[in-house]
Amino acid sequence: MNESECRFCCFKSQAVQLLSVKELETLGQNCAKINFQKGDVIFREGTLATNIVYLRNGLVKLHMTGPTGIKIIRLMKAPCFLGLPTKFGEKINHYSTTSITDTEVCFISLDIFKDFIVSNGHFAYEIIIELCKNEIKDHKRCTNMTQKQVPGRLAEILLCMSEEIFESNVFEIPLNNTELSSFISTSRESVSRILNEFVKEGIINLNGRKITIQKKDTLLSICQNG
DNA sequence: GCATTAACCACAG
DNA sequence: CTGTGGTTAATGC
Repeated sequence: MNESECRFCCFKSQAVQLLSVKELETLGQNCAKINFQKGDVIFREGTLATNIVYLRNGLVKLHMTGPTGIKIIRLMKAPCFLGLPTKFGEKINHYSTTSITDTEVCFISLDIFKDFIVSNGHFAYEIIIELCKNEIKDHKRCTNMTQKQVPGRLAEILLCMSEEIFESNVFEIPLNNTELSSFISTSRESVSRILNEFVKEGIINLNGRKITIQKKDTLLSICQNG
């Protein structure tokens, strides 16, 4: 890959913007841009963690296999790094990432990335901030999912998609009911029933997978009151 | 007891 | 894949 590409890339992360011109050249020489289609696995649980992944474009789901099946951990929207915890801490990936839209990612050599962290404090600091934010979010969601009943859990992820991912009250739910159920740790039937209840109560409108949040206040209160 | 919540199963479209 | 009905188990008045 041409080394000028990283330097002039307009999808640069906060951290990568802090790299020097020389470091960006190195990055460009050690990074490859790959396109994935919806449904493609970007990296898989149980395989060797060889590259840091930077999601330039698109939406992905993180998921891992548990004792009874697959658990969706979270959705990630570009731009962001994928798999920092599983690439640094472990030799083997502890979770998978799958594209849920077409995506564009850069695979970055793990060694080069480590060099940047060691030699560029500002860069490392930005990476730490991203890790911290994600950890807090995960802890919060874990707490909420443990303590809320199913309608509250469903309301929470619908609001999360609306506010954080799509930034709109109208969007296509990027997961089917089985995936939603694995996300909020319930059964597919419960997801189906509760979505329908939300529709009956006029809280949302569903047209296929296209959802319109009509009564955000009500959804918020269901989310808060569990 | 009775009601609520939600999982599991089976079946249909 | 999605929706529904029946059944069952746990929990809380």
